[in-house]
Amino acid sequence: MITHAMEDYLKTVYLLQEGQEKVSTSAIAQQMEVSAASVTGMIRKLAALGLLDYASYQGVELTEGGKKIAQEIIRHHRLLELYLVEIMGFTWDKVHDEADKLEHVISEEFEERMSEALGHPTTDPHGHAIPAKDGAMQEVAYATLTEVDAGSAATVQHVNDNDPEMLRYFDQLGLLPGAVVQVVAKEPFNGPLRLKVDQTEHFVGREVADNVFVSPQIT
Amino acid sequence: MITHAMEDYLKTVYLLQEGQEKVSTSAIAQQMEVSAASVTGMIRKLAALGLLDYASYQGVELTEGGKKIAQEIIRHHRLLELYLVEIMGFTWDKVHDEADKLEHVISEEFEERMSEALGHPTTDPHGHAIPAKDGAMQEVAYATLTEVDAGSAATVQHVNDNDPEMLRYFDQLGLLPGAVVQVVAKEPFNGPLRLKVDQTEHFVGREVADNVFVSPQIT
DNA sequence: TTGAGAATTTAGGGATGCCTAAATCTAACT
DNA sequence: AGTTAGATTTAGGCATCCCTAAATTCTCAA
Repeated sequence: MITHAMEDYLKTVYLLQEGQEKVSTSAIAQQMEVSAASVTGMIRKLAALGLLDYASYQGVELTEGGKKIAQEIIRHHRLLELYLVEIMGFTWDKVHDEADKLEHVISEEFEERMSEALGHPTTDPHGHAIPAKDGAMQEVAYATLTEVDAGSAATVQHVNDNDPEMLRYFDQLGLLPGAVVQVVAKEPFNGPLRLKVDQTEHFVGREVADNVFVSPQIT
Repeated sequence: MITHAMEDYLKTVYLLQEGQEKVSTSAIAQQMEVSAASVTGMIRKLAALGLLDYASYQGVELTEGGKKIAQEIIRHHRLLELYLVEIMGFTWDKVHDEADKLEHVISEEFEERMSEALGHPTTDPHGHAIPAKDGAMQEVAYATLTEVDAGSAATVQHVNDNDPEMLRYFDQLGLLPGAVVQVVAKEPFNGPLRLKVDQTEHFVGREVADNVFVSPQIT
């Protein structure tokens, strides 16, 4: 029996795994805001179910079975976010928490009807790819806005959706997926970035810029 | 902290309470398909929280606080059922189970947006009253179809929604809320009822008729 | 290579929500 | 009033999922 907590762990491991192969206990603990001891306990359970491979002190890696469940949950989550925004009229800062609760509970039919109502979309409101029903998802590892050189322009691909406060701030700044940003200057000592979005200049801190993922603007 | 299980108990007690003042442990156990011992345990917890009044062996009765929570959950459930049918295109036999899971999880905003999308409805797809936001709900105790005299006509007010199979059967028969039924004859020894719905005659068993609630047809 | 510090695991415990079996209480009938 | 059947409660147990504290293992630098 797969519990909601297990689904949450699988989802977290899947998302942390992008880029690396192995994910550490502590990385999971930090991401989920749970003690490392709790993670160890759950990992052993998931390993026993064949959903991930795990060797003590070596980190974990999802099996195909574990990946499939994770993708399913992520598909639920992202479809929900988009449905809440597009069909139900939620603002994008509120949909993450709502989707976190609903993602474990909706049926396959609910998922399918959402997808249909949305025209089988491939991206959620924050710019994240929505896995297809078979799990296919090409998530590219984009650079953060912090990493862009001063003087360059970039296109926002996606933003982190965990913090509603920050999402409202992104909204104010116009830092939405698809927007073009000019990095005018970067102040030293982790100082603010001077950005130009839609002809308007803004100064934003690094913590904010770290949560904006961009691709280089083709000039 | 109110858990999902507590919400389920409060809902069940509320629905069983209609008509009577006190609800017995065993009635709750039977309705929820749980052992009576489990019910006792939960009841004591709910009583400690002031959500219901309870004296050993005497049955329970919701307090105002308990009623409020129950109404909230029932409102969620019935709005969800209607939303799933009207907006998402579910068939009415599938919405009960889906709503049972979602009702504990949706936010107040989700509830409000559903209500708005549906034009603030007062009845769900099975004919049950949807409590208003303040809890006001006038649920009338209708007679079952079994109780209608042979030769009389009646209007279907609501049907039980627990059994998807039976709902599909109601659909076939045309026994939908609002439909007019003529009870042509009632076979003795708990035999079938001979009904006329939409000019078509049907023979249905008592078990089915017990799950259809009607008001006398004004002739 | 060895020891300090970090990461991880083990051990023990708490809350929730369910179960069965045994004990107890209520109510109805003679 | 006594007996008894049925309803209810108590007691003990199990699984889940989290915690803290202590023990262990790993890694890396001196």
